[in-house]
Amino acid sequence: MVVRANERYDQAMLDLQSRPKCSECPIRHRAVCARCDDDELLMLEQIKTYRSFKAGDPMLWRGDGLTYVASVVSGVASLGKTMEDGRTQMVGLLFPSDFIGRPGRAAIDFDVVAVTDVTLCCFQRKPFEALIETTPHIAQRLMEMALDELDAARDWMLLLGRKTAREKIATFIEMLARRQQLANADTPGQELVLPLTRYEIANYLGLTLETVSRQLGAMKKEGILSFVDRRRFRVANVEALHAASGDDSD
Amino acid sequence: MVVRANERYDQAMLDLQSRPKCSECPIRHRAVCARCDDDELLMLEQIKTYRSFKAGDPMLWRGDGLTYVASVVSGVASLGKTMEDGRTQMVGLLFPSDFIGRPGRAAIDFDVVAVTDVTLCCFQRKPFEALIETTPHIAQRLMEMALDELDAARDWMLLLGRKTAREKIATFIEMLARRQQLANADTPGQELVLPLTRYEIANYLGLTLETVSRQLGAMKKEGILSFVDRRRFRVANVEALHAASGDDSD
DNA sequence: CGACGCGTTGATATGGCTCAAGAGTGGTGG
DNA sequence: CCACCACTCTTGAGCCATATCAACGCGTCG
Repeated sequence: MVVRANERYDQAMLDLQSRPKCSECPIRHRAVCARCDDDELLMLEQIKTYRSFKAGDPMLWRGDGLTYVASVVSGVASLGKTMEDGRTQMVGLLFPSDFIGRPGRAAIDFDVVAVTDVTLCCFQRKPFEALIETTPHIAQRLMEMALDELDAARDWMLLLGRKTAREKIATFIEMLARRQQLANADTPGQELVLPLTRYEIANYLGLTLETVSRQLGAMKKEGILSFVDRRRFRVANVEALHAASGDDSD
Repeated sequence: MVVRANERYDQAMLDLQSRPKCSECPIRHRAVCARCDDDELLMLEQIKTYRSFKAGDPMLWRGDGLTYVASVVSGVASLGKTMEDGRTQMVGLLFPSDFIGRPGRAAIDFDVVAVTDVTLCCFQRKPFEALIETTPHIAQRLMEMALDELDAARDWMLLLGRKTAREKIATFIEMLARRQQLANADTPGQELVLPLTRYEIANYLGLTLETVSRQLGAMKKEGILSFVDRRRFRVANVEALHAASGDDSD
């Protein structure tokens, strides 16, 4: 059952490694490089390589040595923890511009899996860490991103510990809408996509897939969400969705 | 019901602000200053002030301006989130050496409350941030501590989302034992203290106080824990406790 | 066409919550 | 020193939201 990450990893290594210009990168102003000036960007450009993964591919396995750190350029990846008896909990979702890997840490304590097809902008860890030393813009941005993740993790703790199934779903949809509208910064009220299966959503929310299915069904029936197909939908009633999330009204 | 933090804050301001030597500080080698050399320590010593809070005192309120950042010198503090209808979830526990406040962030998104009597080593935020710029040892340590917190938050997400009441309690006791033995680094198998009430434990674990009480009672009956009084206890069977935690055996 | 992955829906079980009563414990004031 | 009160904790009984178990539908792909 346990497929070692390395098989896929090696395969990915063989991909043609094109190297687009950083200045034209879609995540240029949100990723770890956000604050870099042109000179610094050039330094990064020299040590970066692109790498892609198919939906479902394991990207990094718990305890694996981290030879690379990376930014998600496109696609969605999950951070997941598994217990001995097979219970699993997703502890993070990575969208474009999010960062994988930790300076000064050789390993991670969870699995990283490609949820959709994913493209990464990878930096070899050693040169990247060296670059941090001399580039405060990157160190600052890394710190900021770590703190953002910490805030997000704590919001999720509230969700996991205290919210009802319905509130969890509503909060999840709102989060999703926020992240997807960030990517294509215009057109509000647009069509959204669930990048995760019912099982994965359940996994993220501390529920079962049946409960997720029922709650989504209920919100559809109530006219809060309208589904185009199983994955694509629109938020038909933004206020009702927010009211159902249990979050502050402000 | 909502007591503004500032009342207590002002009161604390009036406390005599003794300023012990950093070199003799009990958290010298674990706190944000862990990597500082003697010169750097001296810099910190000049901008630090001590401040104490009584058990139950609010220390910082969600959204409050952060004029100070601080290390916990003694005592235990909690980070808590509250929903509109009053449901609450603790999202972190601060033990001696833990850090409060974020460089580059003017506010926090949760409440900080003294669980026991607490002494803080406070640094005014502006001078502290200036010091970070010139002192990589502090910046590095801050990053490391933020990443440790992130790891802890993710472990807690697994606990909140997937563990049973019994596993939650067992995991909590193990965490507590680890942190308390760190503080007095010798004598294993010693007497431990629950710094939190049943209600607060429940709050941390995403349970109700009744469930906490029942589970602790069960573990007592099974001979895993032996209680001296309601707060003080000993782990009578370390293996059984760990087996009950649901964590990996390694 | 069959099989498989994914999702829906229904029936039933159950862990932990809710509500309620009462027992320790510690502090306070007469 | 005792009586009383407030607070914390324990214990019991019943209930409910969500899990679990099970059957089936619908697309897609070989």
